[in-house]
Formats: sequence, C-alpha cells, structure tokens
Amino acid sequence: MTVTIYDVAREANVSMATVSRVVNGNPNVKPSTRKKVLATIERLGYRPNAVARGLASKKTTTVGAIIPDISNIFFSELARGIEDIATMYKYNIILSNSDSKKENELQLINTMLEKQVDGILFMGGNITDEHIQQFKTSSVPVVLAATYDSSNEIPSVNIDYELAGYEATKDLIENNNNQQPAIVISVPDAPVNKLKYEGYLRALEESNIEFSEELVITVDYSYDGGITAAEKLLELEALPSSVFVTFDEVAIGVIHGFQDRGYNVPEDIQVFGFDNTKLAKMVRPTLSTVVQPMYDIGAVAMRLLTKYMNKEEVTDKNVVLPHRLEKRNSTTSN
Amino acid sequence: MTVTIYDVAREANVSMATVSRVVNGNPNVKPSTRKKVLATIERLGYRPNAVARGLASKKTTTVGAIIPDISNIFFSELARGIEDIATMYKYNIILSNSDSKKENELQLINTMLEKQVDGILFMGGNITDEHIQQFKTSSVPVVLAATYDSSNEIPSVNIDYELAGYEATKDLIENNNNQQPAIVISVPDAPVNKLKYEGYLRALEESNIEFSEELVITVDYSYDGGITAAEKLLELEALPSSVFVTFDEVAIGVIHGFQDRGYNVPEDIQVFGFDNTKLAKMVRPTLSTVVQPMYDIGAVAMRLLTKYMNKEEVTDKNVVLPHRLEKRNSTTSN
DNA sequence: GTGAAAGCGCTAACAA
DNA sequence: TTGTTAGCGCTTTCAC
Repeated sequence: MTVTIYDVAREANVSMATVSRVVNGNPNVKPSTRKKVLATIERLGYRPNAVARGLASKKTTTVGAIIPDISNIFFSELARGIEDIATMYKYNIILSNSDSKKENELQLINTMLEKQVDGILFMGGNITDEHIQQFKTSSVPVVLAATYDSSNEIPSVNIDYELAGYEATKDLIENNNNQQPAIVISVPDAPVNKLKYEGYLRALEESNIEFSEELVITVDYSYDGGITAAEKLLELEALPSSVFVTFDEVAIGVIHGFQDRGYNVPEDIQVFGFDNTKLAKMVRPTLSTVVQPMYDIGAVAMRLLTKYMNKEEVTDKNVVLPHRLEKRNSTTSN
Repeated sequence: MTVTIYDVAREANVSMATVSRVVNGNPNVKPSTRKKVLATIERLGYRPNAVARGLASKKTTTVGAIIPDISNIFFSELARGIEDIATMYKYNIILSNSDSKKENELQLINTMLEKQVDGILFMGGNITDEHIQQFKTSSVPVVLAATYDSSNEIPSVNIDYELAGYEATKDLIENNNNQQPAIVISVPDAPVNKLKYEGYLRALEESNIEFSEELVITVDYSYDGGITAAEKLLELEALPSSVFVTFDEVAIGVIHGFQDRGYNVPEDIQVFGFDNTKLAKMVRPTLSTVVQPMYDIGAVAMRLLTKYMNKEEVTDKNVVLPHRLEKRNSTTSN
C-alpha cells in the first residue's frame, strides 16, 4: 500500500539506513548513491512517516498552542505570530481553545503531552499553582505568551501591563485637568488586567486625585460589554471627562454606546483603549490605545520556545516587549 | 524515565495487552483487574504515548486544517467552528496558514500527510487541477470549507454565493429606483468571489439595467482597500446610490472612506456587505450584509470530515448551508 | 560510506 | 478474561 523506507531501500539496492541518511540530509552518503536514492524516492512517491520518525527519534517537530479563543481578534493575531515563526523553524502547531477555563487548560496540556509535542505555548487568564505544577513537571518546555505568572517561574513573553495602564491613565489625567478618568475592566480576575488596574491606581495617586470607586466599571469582555459600560457611565451623576477601557473591542462598544445616545467622543468623553487590535483604526473616531504587539508576542514566544527545545542558552527567560501609546481621535479634539 | 505501558503491566502484574485494554476502554476486562490497573496507572503517572499508538493503530486522531490566514476574522471564526466539533469528536487540529498561495497549500498538504493526519480540512482561494489531483490521491479524506471547487469532486461546505450576490444586489436595486449598484470586489480570481459577481450581474440583467463597467471596482481585501474603493467611487462623474461590497471588512472601509470625506451612509450612498463578521455590528451605521455562517461552515465541514474518517455513509457530499440578508442601517435611512 | 539490527511504545490478532 | 507475539516505519548505534 503505502511505500515505506524499506521499499525505497530495496528498489535502490541500498539499506534502509542509507535511505534514512539521505532523507535526513546526513552528509555521510556518497553523492552517487544519494542521487540514486533520491531518484527512487521520487519514482515511488515515497513520503516519510512522521509518526514513525517521531517514535524512533522522540521528536515530533510539533508544538502545542493552548489559546483562550482563536476567534478573538487579539488571540488570532497572536496565533499568527506563533505560526509564522513555527513554520520558519519547521514546527507544526496543534492549536486548541480553552475558553480560559482551568479545567480545559489542564486537560489540554495533558493531551498535548500525550501527543508528544516538543514544547507548549500557553495563553490563558489565571495561572494557578496547579498550572505551575503541571508546567514544571512537564517533560517539554513551556512558554507563556501574553499571560502573566506572578511567580516568574515559567518563561514568558509579555509587555509591562502595569506601566501601560499607568501611562494611558496619566495621559488621560493630563489632558483632562486632573480629573479622574473612569476605567472599564473586563475579566478582572486575570492578572494582566489587575496589573492594568494597578497602573491606573498608581497614576491617580501620583496626581493626588481622590479616588472614586464608582468610576470603576466592570463588564463583559465584549463589544456589548462596552455598550453596557457606556450606559452605566451615563447613569452617574456627572459624566467623567474620560475613560480608560482595558480592551479595544470593549472600547469600541463604549464609543458606540455613547454615540448611540447622542454623546460625542471625544468632546463629551475621551476614550482610551488597550491592545491596538486592527479594530482601533476601524472606528470613528479612531481609537487611541495602548499598542500591545500581539503578533510579536506570539513570534517572540515561539522563538523562545525553540531555544528551549534546542537546549540553547536563554539569557532572558521573562521577556518584556515594549509598548507605546498611540494617540488617535478618540482622545484628541481637533 | 518516562513510564510506559510496560512499566504499568509489570507493576500491576498483568500483561501489557490488559493495560492497553483498560486504557482503551475495552470491556473485556474483569472489573477487579481494571481497578488494579487504573490504580497503578494513577500511581505511576502513566500517560499513553499517542505517537506510538498512532504508529501501531494507523490513526492519529489529528486532522490538518489549512487556512489562508488565521488572523483574518472570517477565518478565525471558521476555525473556531472546526475546533469545537473536532474537540467533540476527540480530534486535535494541526493548523497552518497558507496565505492562499498555491505553493504553500500544496506543501502544507504534503506535510499534513507526512504527519499522518486522519483527514484534512482545506480552505483556500483557487482550487487548481493540481489541488484536485493531490486531494484525490490523498490517503485520507479531504473536505473543503468555504472554498469552491467547480468540479464538485471534493466534498465541501459552502453557501450559495451566486444566489447571495444576486439577492444582495437585487435588494439594492429595488431600494434605489432601479439604479445600478456599484460593486467592490476583492480577490477577484477566487471562484467564490466570481460567483458573487455573477449573482450581481444576474440581478442587473433581470432588472434590465444597462451595465456600466466603471461601477465595478477592484481593491485589496482589507479595510484600507475599502477606503480606496470609496475614493474611486467618488471620482466617478456621478456617485451611484448604492454599493455592494463583497467582504465586510472592506465594506467598513468603504463606509469610513465616504464618511471621512463628508458623505453620509446611507443617505448619499447605501452600502451592503458580505459575511456578517462581528465587525458588521461594530460600525456606525451598522452594516447591512449577507449572513454567511462561518462558524457553522467550519463546524459542518468538520462533522462531514468525521463521517468520511469513520467511513460512515455520506448522503450530501457538497453541503450548501443557508444564508440570508441582514438589513441594518447602512441601507436603511430612518 | 554503508549495512545489520535493536529498539521507540503501542495495537491487534491469535492463543489460551 | 488474559497473555503472547508480531509488527507499525523509522532512527540510531555499532560494525565493517
């Protein structure tokens, strides 16, 4: 049926070891026999069986990627970064969605390990001790992408969320006469979001702004969550002059929530987002936001993982990529 | 090092065959020995090696998904549909991006086959004879998702693109005093887009509208492409009263292109999109569009693939899912 | 530069 | 109900 290395060996009058050498680019093969082998491979349409190879070599050139939700624009960009670098290094990706549920995550890690992946790229919300435990006892390296582990035990690639939150808030404060910006938080339990909030608080503190709790709004991580947030903000006695929204998609909902009720952004209220997904340029007014380089995070995380898989030396185990503020029209009246 | 089925067998005083039976849920095991085996599996932390299993059983419970670009919101929704059904049937997905390049596509198919996937889900633009050839000689089933193969030889899941294009155009014609809507096309060589265009032409014909070629605009498949399209439209002697844009993302660019130049949608020009990605509700005015059920296409395609993989009988090899028009504010002055 | 042979960890007859 | 024994298709010593 399927043609094996053994068939090729027989047809080419060499041993299977030689065929294996040719297939794997081992230099210890006489050019003439290499040519002969290559010819019969071509003739028979031989295609190496990666599963058999994996069993014999204990390497599958496959890595597992556990991601909350690939249909989320943030993660799909991240995934693209991962994929591109993986391809560059000849790895394939087994991609699975966890919906950020611990149970799914732990289960998926196990499945990936069963499939003998050479490494795991993990994206998630909350890293629990159980996660850490599983990562540390894993037989293959694990790298976290856009996922914060406060213990810093697991290699990771992130931006400085606290600083980013601080800077965005600071910008809003400075442009609004030292008034407290509101903040719209989603998935408040996820450490990265806590960090954004901490940055927000630090900025308030530094500007000696008296903190009003009612300006902290928690809503779903969704466009509709943003609409809801706008409604909540409009129910307050006084509309704050600005709002920091911790996800672009939610921020766009906030903008439209205001606009649909006759308010103008940025005139009535300025809106600052977070992530710089491509959505940020696809609204009117365009969204000022914190640039988080999703693609790069994915790419760098994958690169880092290859280093671990190849047992290369790693100097920087917890990579912090630069971020910046991109000011657009949702904060700038012009 | 790693604990194998053999270790478990020894520790539990049974043969590896029995352990295998327990692991695979084979009922021919006495409950007491099953319990004993399970206990030692637990105790030793045994984790079955899927690669060895794959080699022995010739099944990997892994399917390959070849997708143009996972960071595209359309495909990422599709991918989610695929993934969810795959999980339901205990399959894992190897996901790869092709950027719709034939060379990559062919290469990826080959890689997937080397990895011994049990089936392939293919999404792409142009299906050439070479593709068909490779699919037909593939040792595992292949299903196309949102990808048109005019020969209908390969199993597929689609909507009726021609009809959808026809209906959208028809709607625009009827709401605009029989004037020819413009059409903005991206990736014109892809058969699905040709079909949309054919539907457009049929609608014109049916309404006895004299066809003006200058109302056919071709731009990149991107938001910026939409901006460009709006510019091109504004360069015409007379602005058409409506435009059918064959992708939502481009349509949103078109809307903003007009708005940024002081024109109003739908008052100055109506805009109709295609796909109903979640972007459609995230613009103002909200986008009227053809609802293409991406998630369902992915899910149904994966389900279809499982049928082929299990050698179940398939009654409907080329599935055509229903679509509909979702009228929103980009075509309805209110 | 090439070949022989022993696994890799498991499944699946076939026996018992 | 359980065990024995071939492989699955390849890599990788170790000889020659």
